[in-house]
Amino acid sequence: MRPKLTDVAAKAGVSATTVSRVINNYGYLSKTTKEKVFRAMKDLNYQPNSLARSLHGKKTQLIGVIFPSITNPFFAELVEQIENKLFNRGFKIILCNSADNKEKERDYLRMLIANQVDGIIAGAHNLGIEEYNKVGLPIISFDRSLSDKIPIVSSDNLKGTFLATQELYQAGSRHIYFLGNPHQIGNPTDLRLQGYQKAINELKLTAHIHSVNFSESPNLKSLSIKKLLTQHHADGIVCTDDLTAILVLQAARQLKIKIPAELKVIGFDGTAFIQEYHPELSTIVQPIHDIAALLVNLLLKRIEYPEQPLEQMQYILPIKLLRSQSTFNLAE
Amino acid sequence: MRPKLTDVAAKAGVSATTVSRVINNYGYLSKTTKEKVFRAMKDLNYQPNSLARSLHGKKTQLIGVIFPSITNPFFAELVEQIENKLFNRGFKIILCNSADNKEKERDYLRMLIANQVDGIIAGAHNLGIEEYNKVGLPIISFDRSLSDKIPIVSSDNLKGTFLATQELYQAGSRHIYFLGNPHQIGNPTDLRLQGYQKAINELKLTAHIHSVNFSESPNLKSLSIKKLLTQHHADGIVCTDDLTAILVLQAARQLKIKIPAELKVIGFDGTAFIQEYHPELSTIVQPIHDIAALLVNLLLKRIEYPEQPLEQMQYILPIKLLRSQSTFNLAE
DNA sequence: TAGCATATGTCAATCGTTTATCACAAAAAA
DNA sequence: TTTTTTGTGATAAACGATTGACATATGCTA
Repeated sequence: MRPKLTDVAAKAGVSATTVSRVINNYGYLSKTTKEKVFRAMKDLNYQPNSLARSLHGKKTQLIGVIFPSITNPFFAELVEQIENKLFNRGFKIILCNSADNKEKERDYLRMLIANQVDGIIAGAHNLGIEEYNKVGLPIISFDRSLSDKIPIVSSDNLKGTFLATQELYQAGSRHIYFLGNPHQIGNPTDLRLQGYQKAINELKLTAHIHSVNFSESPNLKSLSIKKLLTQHHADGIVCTDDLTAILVLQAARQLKIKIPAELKVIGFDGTAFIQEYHPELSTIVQPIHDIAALLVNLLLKRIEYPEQPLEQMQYILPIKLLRSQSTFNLAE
Repeated sequence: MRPKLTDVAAKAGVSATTVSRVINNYGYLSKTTKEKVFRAMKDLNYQPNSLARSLHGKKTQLIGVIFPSITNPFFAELVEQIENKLFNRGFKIILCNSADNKEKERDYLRMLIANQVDGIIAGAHNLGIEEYNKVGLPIISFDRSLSDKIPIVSSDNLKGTFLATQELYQAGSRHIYFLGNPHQIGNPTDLRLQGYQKAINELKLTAHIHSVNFSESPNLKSLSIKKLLTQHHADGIVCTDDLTAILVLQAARQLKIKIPAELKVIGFDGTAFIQEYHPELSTIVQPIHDIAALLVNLLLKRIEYPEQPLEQMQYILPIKLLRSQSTFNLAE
């Protein structure tokens, strides 16, 4: 059996109260008793039972982190950053992959409440507003509007695709397509589409919107992309995310379409992974570190000072254009 | 304040004991009271406080999952599978990224114990055996030997690189290099190196081992790879992992080295990600689903029947060769 | 009608820790 | 010397749920 507080007390030859005082560092304590207690704790390899502590009202130091999947490099990097920053502040995360599954998300929400997590960072939303309002815990959302009471952090999606579209134009494209998943209100994809449309309007071009279902297998996506490349005469493609852009580059290579001469492609996300393993891709870089830092800071502020309202309900972080060979030919 | 058991009891007009009986489903219960209680629970949006339950001796249904990073697609997919399978069995995971950091891993281990997790799945090891032995919890390890008391699940690393090397040979390579990180005992990389050496010996070739430090930035890795490609006359490269292989393909493209005609490359891991976004790469596929299933099954068995010893301490799962254009030219 | 299964309630102990209160010393400051 | 500060202990009540012991009441059956 794991040692408990009273075992430490016995070993150190002091009272349980004193041990607790040492652990929580309050009241008057002499150096010698402190040392005795620490020694006993170390000798017994004692860890205070955090269940018991939390039950008494202390925080659990647990944060629920809900994202659709960590298989997508963007989410993987974001979650990793969040984990890191929370760890440095003494928190652990319960990872919840919602897998775009309503039931699973609901179950996880229930479990998180049952486990008395101190707060939630959510980057998925399949549930209705009411369910999130009922939670009664500090929540910060990434890129999704869950309810009007939950602050949202996101990148400047609108400006992102706006810049992306402009970039293609400046590089010479005139038949610029938008490649994303089907329309979905409240989803960031929506803003990305709007950014594209805004740029297209300003440039006085015509919009071409091509939908690929995100949940489809990459094979099917590739098929759809090849159809686009062969049946339409696009010379520029704005993709909602880098992975889709990679598929476009792949398809172009197979179809012997020259990049960027005949077709310019730009992605969205700009993860470290893409920058390292696909440096040829131009993309809109989301500030993953800043996003993670802001999510964590806001959440912890909410946890520490629940009364104090946040200054804003929406935080839009700046994006950056990363120009590379898929839109810009070094040789030219 | 969150409603508690007594609130439910009051609302349902029954005693606290009865509510507990309903929740834990024991003793005699009439249909009507059950319904009354369920209704009250739903009305109040009640969730039993799992801290209190666990404190009483129930399991926490929490599993610690320790991996170096989820930024690597292989770990991301493995963790996602583990999460999935555990979720289906009613468990949640605390995600611990050790970041190859001794202190962090130690801290996490402490925290996991303090949080009374029911068990641990570990795919990282920076700590000494004693520290893992002291944990006193069911642990299953992926691909690392933590202590002689902790069962290990891994792929057949030896056979993997053995097959990989043979594949290159059969495809025509005679100057086959091994590209991996520096020697590290107990690490799976070690077995992968051995598999290569075994094949090289059997084929009566000479071994060429090229080390790239894993922790190095991809840029530096690329530099080192380009040096290898220009200063040595390799016509085949066995890489310890797919990401390294991708860098090799990238470097080859830049150096105008024709793949597979002049250089054949094979990777290791074979994640869904690589298969989808780099289908040109030949690789050794680890059975991620099976690994996850086995890790979870073994762990849960340990948790449910702590007395019953496991039949084996080491489980080696079969790998598969996935042949693609980086070793095999369709046109030929 | 005794005996039993069914259905519910009361009461209290327990899990491991926190924390407030009271008590008592010894040491330091007035 | 008196007062205050410092250091420690004993005791008990929480935190929220579980569970065993025991009481009680109904209906059913042998």
